[in-house]
Amino acid sequence: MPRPSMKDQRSEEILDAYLTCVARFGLEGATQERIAAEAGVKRPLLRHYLGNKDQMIDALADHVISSFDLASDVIGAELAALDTPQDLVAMLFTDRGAHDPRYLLAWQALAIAVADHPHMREPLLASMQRFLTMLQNTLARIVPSAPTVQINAVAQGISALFINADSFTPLGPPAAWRAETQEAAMLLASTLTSHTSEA
Amino acid sequence: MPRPSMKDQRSEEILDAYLTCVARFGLEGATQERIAAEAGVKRPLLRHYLGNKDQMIDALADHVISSFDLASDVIGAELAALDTPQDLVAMLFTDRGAHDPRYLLAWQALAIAVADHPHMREPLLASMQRFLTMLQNTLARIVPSAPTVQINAVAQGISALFINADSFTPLGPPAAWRAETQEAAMLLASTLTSHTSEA
DNA sequence: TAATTAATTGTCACTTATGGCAATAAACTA
DNA sequence: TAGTTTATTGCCATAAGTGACAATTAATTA
Repeated sequence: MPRPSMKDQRSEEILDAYLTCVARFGLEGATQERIAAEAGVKRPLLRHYLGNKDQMIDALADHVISSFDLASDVIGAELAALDTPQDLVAMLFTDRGAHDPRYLLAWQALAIAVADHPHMREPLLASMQRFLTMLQNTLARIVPSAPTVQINAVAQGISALFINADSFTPLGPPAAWRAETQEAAMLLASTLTSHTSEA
Repeated sequence: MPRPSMKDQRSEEILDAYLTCVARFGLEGATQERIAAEAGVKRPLLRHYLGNKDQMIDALADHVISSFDLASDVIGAELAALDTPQDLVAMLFTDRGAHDPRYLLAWQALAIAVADHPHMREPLLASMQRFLTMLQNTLARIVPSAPTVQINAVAQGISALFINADSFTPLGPPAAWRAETQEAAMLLASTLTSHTSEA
């Protein structure tokens, strides 16, 4: 008997607009006016669907973190078919059709805001750790003979390079930077195959 | 005959407080109230010394960029005495007494704001390129036999890892991450000494 | 001591951002 | 068609942020 609920759909749309604004203006720069304009709705609708400002931040954090976790799982599944660390890097850096830099930019914006929202610290750390663990497990499977410390270092390094590439996107970086970043990830991966285990 | 000018000193103090706030709250979260409180002065003094909001942003950008450039030069000079890429990494990641993560956090905050302040794009890119070039030149001097593409990749990688370490500081990251990041930089450096020039 | 210049503060107007709620419109069902 | 629930909008109160300027205080020198 009630009017059909748009809650799921509208919430998604508004969260996506919120994500866009946070990636572009930072967390405190993502005002309700901007979000509403980006989503193409009136401002009171934000409150109707996502609640007040703090609730909106929590909703965004949940969205970003769960999307990040999902991406980790999806990437992990894709990497299950690969045989060399270099293939892993190639997959991460070239198969970017599905990859959206807004998520990592928003992740960083939320990380900065942890000082004011301490409860977000653990989930944010956990989501990054999940990504790292996925890389570690994949590398450990591909190169079982490699020492754990090296596996972890390579995983951390590839992750950092992956994140760094997204961080630069608002600047419109020179194409060479991206190529060099990918090549750096390749070099890191190659240290696992050419067994040079001298610290 | 006039009262002595505090302009240089006060401007420095206020810019430092501004830097602190931008690193902590992002560019749009660094309100004049917070900056004034951080600097321990009344709000109108910000305007007196640094001008209006846009002028303050420009002043901060100049400050961050010139500090970054200076750091590049200083680090470049320190690296002039080293003989191996591993020493370079050790110097960058352990000799951090003088290194202040606020600068790179503010640099990233300014980079995000380039969408609204397009004139900052080139100076920001140039300052990062200066850092990269310094690393490239140092590596090229230490390992002259290495191919340019590999030099550039290692420089880009070490730079990304260096930046990444600072990006995580607001989160209070686990100590292992920092160690792994440094180890990843070490692995990258080591690819220049063990000559494995297979892509 | 008087003059000069800058530092510092108080205060106002204007804009932007947020919270909240009442009222209306729309879709569905009994 | 009437009733019910939700979507959607308009509106207002309050707070926060910024710009601007007048007034006051302080330090220096002639």
